[in-house]
This record gives sequence, structure tokens and C-alpha cells, in this order.
Amino acid sequence: MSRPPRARELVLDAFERLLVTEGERAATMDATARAAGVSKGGLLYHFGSKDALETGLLERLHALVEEDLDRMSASTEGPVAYFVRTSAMSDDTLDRALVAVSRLAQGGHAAAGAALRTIRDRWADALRSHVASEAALDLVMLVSDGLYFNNALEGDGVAGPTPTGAAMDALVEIVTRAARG
Amino acid sequence: MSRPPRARELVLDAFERLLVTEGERAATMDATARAAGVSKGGLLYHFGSKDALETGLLERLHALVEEDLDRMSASTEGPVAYFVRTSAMSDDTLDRALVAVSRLAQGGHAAAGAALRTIRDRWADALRSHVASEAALDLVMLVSDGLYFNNALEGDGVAGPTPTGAAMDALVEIVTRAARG
DNA sequence: GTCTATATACAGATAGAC
DNA sequence: GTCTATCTGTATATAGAC
Repeated sequence: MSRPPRARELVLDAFERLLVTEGERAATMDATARAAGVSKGGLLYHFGSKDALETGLLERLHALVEEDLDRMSASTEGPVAYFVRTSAMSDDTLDRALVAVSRLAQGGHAAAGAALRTIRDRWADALRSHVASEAALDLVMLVSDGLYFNNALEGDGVAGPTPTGAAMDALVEIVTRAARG
Repeated sequence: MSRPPRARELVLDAFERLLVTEGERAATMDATARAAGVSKGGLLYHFGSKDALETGLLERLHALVEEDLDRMSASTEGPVAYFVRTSAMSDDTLDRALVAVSRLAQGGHAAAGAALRTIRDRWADALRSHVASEAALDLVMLVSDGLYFNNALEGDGVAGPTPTGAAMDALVEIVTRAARG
């Protein structure tokens, strides 16, 4: 696991942030370089093209998902509750990367769409033995998708319709109960 | 209710289709004009700016939502089942418009985001008296959001993880049961 | 490793002919 | 109502200096 240069990570952070808060269109190489505090030439040393920049983001996401799968299987509240609860976090590292990649996917980037499908399958596989049926699995996955979608629509962290606090507890309760069969 | 010129509707159809199948970035005025079979000047006669084109799409969506709310309240299977079931249709007029507008919203278009939030509230208000609790309402809304999100990721109609046939029946059953309390 | 300067392409929009 | 031609800004990418 070689440690990537810091400037490279800063560029990736800036690209991700722009995608999440202003959308694919605003996340240009120029804007990304400016937000990362480097010149366009500096950015292009680390990522030779827009495509390389996007691929860098996909690799970051895959690494974060692996870590999350580990945490999920070790969760004391159980994988289903963990999964639903963590789908609503908007300033988490993983969730920011996930929303950023979903912006790329909706912009037509084929690799981003494929990555999201693969990731969704991995989560579903990890949850399958903890739910009563395929319909229950569909339910859990769709609630999670819904939370992400709402999250993605808010963008920069403006309060939205996503349940928090007691409302989230109640949602987790009703979903886990329905999922147990 | 004055009938809009046919060419205008064709332009709107093309813009919507480009947004859904290729994303916001590809849905340029040039590409839209070409897809609609008119020149750029022809398009600009009907919609004087990109913003006017986007506003035209929002107006179309609002009209389609009004019709859907009427159908929902008249549904024999019940509003909740109707709502969940129809959230998965990918080539329906309403769903195409909804996905197209969500593409705009994710691209940072403020009015598109506000429209989606308003529409979501109207659906929630229509469902509230048919579910046992606010948590149940959250559940139903989030499953619907999840279905739309998956739909939106497929884009051009490629088969995805959205439940169909018997799997959809099972999902509707488990959601309506959970929503009854 | 990071910079400036520049080439090429395409976006949204205007002017005005038919 | 629909067209062509054209202006201006900005996107990605290259070349090469420091």
C-alpha cells in the first residue's frame, strides 16, 4: 500500500467536493485545480486527463467501501440497522465519495455506473443472511438507496427530508422488524 | 389551457430524452435541436434560452404530477400500493420527466431541486392518512425514492436491480404491511 | 513537481435572411 | 416560424520553461 502524494489527495478531495456541492458540470479541471490550490498544470501532473481524475475517484470509493463492509459485519446493532443508519450520513468520507460517483454515473460515465452496481451487490450479499427473504432484502436496499438519493439532492448539506434523531430510530425499528419477516 | 405548438413539444421531448439517456452534460441546445429535428435557431424561437428550456420541462412535470395525484387517490389497490408500484416504471411519461428533472437538480439547477422537494411533499401529504405513523410514511417515501434512484441510474432502460413481476408484488406486500403498522 | 502560455473544440446566445 | 452565420466564453489538453 504505497502512500500517494499529498497534493494528489488534495486534488481528489476538491474534485469530490465540487461534484457533490455543484454538480458534474461545475467540476471542471480548472475549477478543481483552483479549489485544490494548484495550477492546471500541477493537476495534470497527477492526473493526465479528466478520465484519469474520474478513475482516481472510483479507486478511492472502492477502498472506502471495503472498510465499510468490515465495519458493517462487526456492528453490534446488527448489519441491517448499521446499513440503514449509515446511509443517511452526509459528511462522512464514504458517503461523499458515493454521492460524487453517483453524479458521474448520472452524467453518463459508464465505469461509474458499473462501480455503483458492483458496490450495491456487495452490500446486498453482506446483508442477505440477515434478512428473512429477497423481498425483505429489496426493502432494506431500497430504503438505503432512498436515503442516499435524498442526500444527493441536498448537495451541500442543507437540511432536507432525511429522518434524523428519533425519526431515524423509528425508521430503523420499522425496517429491521419488516426485514425479520 | 392553450395547446402548445407541436414543434415546441418535440423539442421538450428531445431535451428530456437526452437528459435521461446521456445526462445533463450531453443535453446541450445544439444536441437537443438536432435530436428534435430542428435547427438551433428554430429551437431558440420556442425557448429563448437554456433556462427557458429547463423551465419548460419543470412546467411539464408539474402538470404530469397533478394527473398522477388524481389517479393515485382513485386507485383500487390503495394509494400506498399504487405509489410504490408506479415508482418503478421507466418508460412512463411522468417517470421520464421526473428522472430528467432530477438530472437537472443534481447539476445544481436550484429551481429543479425545489420542484422535486415540492412534488415529494405533495405525494407525502396524499399518503399520510393511509399509513400508521410518520415512520411508516418515511418508509414508503424512501422505498419510492430508492426505486426512482435505481431507475435513474439505468438511464436508457437497461435491466437493473429494480424488482419486477412477482418480486415487485412481494415488495408491495411487505411495504403495505409495514406501513399499516 | 509545478508553473504559464497556447491550441482546438464546443458551449450558449445574437443578428438577420427567408 | 425556421433557417444560417457568427460572436464570446470556457472546456480539455499540449508544449515547454523553471
